[in-house]
Amino acid sequence: MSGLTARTLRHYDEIGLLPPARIGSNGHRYYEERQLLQLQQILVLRALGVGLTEIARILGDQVDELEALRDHQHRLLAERDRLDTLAATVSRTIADLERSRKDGTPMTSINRPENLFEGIQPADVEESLRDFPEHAEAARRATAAMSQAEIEAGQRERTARMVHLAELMAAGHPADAEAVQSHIDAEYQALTALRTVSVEEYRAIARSCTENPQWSAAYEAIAPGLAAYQRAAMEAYAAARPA
Amino acid sequence: MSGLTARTLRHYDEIGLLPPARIGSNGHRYYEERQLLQLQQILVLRALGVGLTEIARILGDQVDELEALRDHQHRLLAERDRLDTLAATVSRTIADLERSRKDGTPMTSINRPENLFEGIQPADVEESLRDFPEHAEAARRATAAMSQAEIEAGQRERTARMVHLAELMAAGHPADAEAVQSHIDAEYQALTALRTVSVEEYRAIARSCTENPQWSAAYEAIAPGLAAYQRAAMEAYAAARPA
DNA sequence: GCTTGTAACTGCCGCAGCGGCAGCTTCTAC
DNA sequence: GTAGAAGCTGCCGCTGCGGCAGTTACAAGC
Repeated sequence: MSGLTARTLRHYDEIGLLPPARIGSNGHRYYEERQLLQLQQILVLRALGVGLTEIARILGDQVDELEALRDHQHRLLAERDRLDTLAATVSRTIADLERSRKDGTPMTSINRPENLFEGIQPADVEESLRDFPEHAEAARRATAAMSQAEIEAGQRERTARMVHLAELMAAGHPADAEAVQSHIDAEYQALTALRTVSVEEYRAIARSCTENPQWSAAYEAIAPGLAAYQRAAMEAYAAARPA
Repeated sequence: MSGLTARTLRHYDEIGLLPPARIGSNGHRYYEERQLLQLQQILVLRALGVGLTEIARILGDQVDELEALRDHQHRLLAERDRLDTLAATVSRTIADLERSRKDGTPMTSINRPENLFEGIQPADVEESLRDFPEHAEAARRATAAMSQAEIEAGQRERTARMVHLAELMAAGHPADAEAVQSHIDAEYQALTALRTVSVEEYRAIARSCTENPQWSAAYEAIAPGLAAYQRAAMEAYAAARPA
């Protein structure tokens, strides 16, 4: 009658959502009017996308249906918004791919992850910084004082800066262009805020951009050639600043 | 480095999405730069919501990434729209519940399933019509000539008519009100189009609305009291028509 | 060389909501 | 009496891993 398969009804019995009125000595499940009515309620809630466990809560424990529905709607809207922004991101990615394909600039596409370093823990960073022990120490002390949220914010900021540099590169600016150099200067200021850096050290860091596979991979994940671009920009910066 | 757990990497190996560069004699998985780069691609696609099997197809079989992304976007938008209409439906349901709660008309809520009879096959209908053998036969012959789509359209129409009657009831019209009687008249015309019906038979059908548990359940699923309302309306119709 | 702590491994259960199958029993109809 | 339909139990499958148990391997300190 309800259009549900027997398998589904058995499932609803298994999870206790809709036990039959009685079970014959032959094991057959017999349903009566009361179950039909409850099933209709179940179907309505299910059609609204409410989960079966939630439906069981509402029908069983007499949880307030209205409140449950409002909760459910919030989840629906949140999920819809998530898909919406996701679709927008996909749309931009498609546009980027199309443009780069048409321009013949085959691979200037820029990936825009929210947080490239998501999940990379300070310990991993130290690992990557082993070529620069003093900086590793300074970085460790700095992160130790930060909350998890602050750390993540910093990671997102670094990712965003890398994306910004990729945009400058995609726009065709040479590594020693004014816009690029001011970007690098901001990075340099942030770096020296942690600890003073000699020119020699700075050049070594620049080389690491392409030579340290982990750093390089991170840059290349944003845009192909970005690691070399960052290195060139840093070297240009170092050359222009005898200090 | 990537922030993925070891468990996840093992999973990706299991499903063949990202096999390690080599597996040592000790069973350990070793990854190299190439895998890191591929992993970055995987993460980007995953962040876009592409499924793992789809990602494997794109990276493995060199399926056109652009086309795959467009497909994926269609799915995203379709899902978003589905959630959107779902949220709107939930919103209406919430409003209905709130109104009926405020008015003190405690349970005049009307369920509006798209097709209450979805999945009910003609055989089931015959079952319900066993009290009226000639009509069962007539109904069988009529449905035998119809396509599946026509049958479903008819079911949706009947559901819609029941919802309409529920609205008349909720609006407070007595069973013998003009609007209700003209609704019943339309039903009567549709019924007699199949086969002539005596007044006796018609009264018997009216009684079935509340006495046949299956019919009753269907009415009650739309709105409480609807079965009795339909019966009363039909009896009033029969009384007003001595023919 | 031995121990200890850490980390890697395999393999299984769990999640939502059933679909689908195998293999068995029961009902219904001729 | 018998055939066919329909009911039953129980297990695997899907997605994308998380979590646990039990085992082995490696790095570091004594």
